[in-house]
Amino acid sequence: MEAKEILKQHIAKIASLTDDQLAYVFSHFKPRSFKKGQSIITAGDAVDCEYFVLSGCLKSFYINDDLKMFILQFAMPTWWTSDFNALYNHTKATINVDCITDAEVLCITNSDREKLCNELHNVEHFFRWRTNKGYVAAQKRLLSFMNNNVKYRYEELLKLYPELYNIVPKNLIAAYLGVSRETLSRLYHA
Amino acid sequence: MEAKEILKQHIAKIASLTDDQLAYVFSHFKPRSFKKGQSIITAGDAVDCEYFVLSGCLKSFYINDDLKMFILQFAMPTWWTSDFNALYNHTKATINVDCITDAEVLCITNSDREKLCNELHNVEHFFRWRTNKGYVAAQKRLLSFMNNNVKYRYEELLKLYPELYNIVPKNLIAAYLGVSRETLSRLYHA
DNA sequence: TTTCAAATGTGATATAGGTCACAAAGCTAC
DNA sequence: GTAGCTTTGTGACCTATATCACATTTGAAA
Repeated sequence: MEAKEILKQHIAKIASLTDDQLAYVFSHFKPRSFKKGQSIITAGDAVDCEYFVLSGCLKSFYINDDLKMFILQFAMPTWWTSDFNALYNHTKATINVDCITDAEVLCITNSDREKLCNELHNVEHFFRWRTNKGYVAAQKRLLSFMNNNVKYRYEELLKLYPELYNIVPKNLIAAYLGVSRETLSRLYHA
Repeated sequence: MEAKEILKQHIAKIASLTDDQLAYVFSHFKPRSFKKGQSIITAGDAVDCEYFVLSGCLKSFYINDDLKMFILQFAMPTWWTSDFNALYNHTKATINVDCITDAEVLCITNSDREKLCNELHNVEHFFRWRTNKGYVAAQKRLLSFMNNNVKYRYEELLKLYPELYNIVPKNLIAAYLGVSRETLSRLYHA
């Protein structure tokens, strides 16, 4: 499917835009392709875009002082990702985003998003909905973190996103669950 | 300060409303007073409102099968709280909200919020901003959970919200940090 | 002022998960 | 096909935190 069509169907679930409006909105997005392993956002850099995934799989992650990686989010097709904190607050990135597989995305700058939200009430409605969904998901994950053990969280993740099992290596799954790869491996093997 | 004035100043930071618009928006909120210990939302009930805190301190929390409590959020003046998952998705509450101190709040129903967002672009802008802030905060907390030990998280919490130290008992702080009250106590004592 | 419940401190013990070290598979690129 | 990464498995040991039990302190209500 074409990029414009994917974005259209994604937005149409929430906000109804005319074809003209959609064309206008779409004109603010810039398509980009990345290879597996390529970096999209690097901690320390300025962040001016967010990314809508058309194909492939990205990860957003934090690297701590001991160089340990924590994965905030896997981004599959029709998901949005960025360092939202840096993007909204105009600070340097503390989060990295890179490609687990080859990927195609649509980028939109923070200021273009704000412009569109301001010009088109519908678009603001869409973005409010999108962030709501993210907020509720983040709260759920936080609760699961406090309440459930690793095995439960692993199975919960795979039930929710079975496609990750084939695409994402286990060390990255472990970094998402917040445990060592050894512990994850031992859940089913040792 | 008067309820209307508190809400006005809170919204005005983000979206400019005329006095007429503000009066209209305010007319959809219903003031309520609660006593310390009173329950506002109980797991299992239907949820139709969200709450803007005028005074006092609330907590939103989850109780698991072993009756262990996990606190999602403390809500201080000018904070918003509810079971947002249940509210947006029209499902029964899984989260409880109750009063740590006597409290005054403004309630707005989900449908009135959606109506106002639809009628006034500005109001939709405000609520998008609010949820953005919550989303970014939730992601930060998640990261801190994965990356930092209890002591660090405790000090981070008190640095961010020093007023909690005097208002909120340590067993509730522990339930927010996701550790046992004994562990929290031992951080500085045993 | 007394009384009772809530909040806090602390010892002993158990356990989930971390860390380090090394080995074995699996992929990828030439 | 083979050299060299990346990913995965696993043993041995360590540590943070949980859990249970009980004592002490604090604070609010009568």
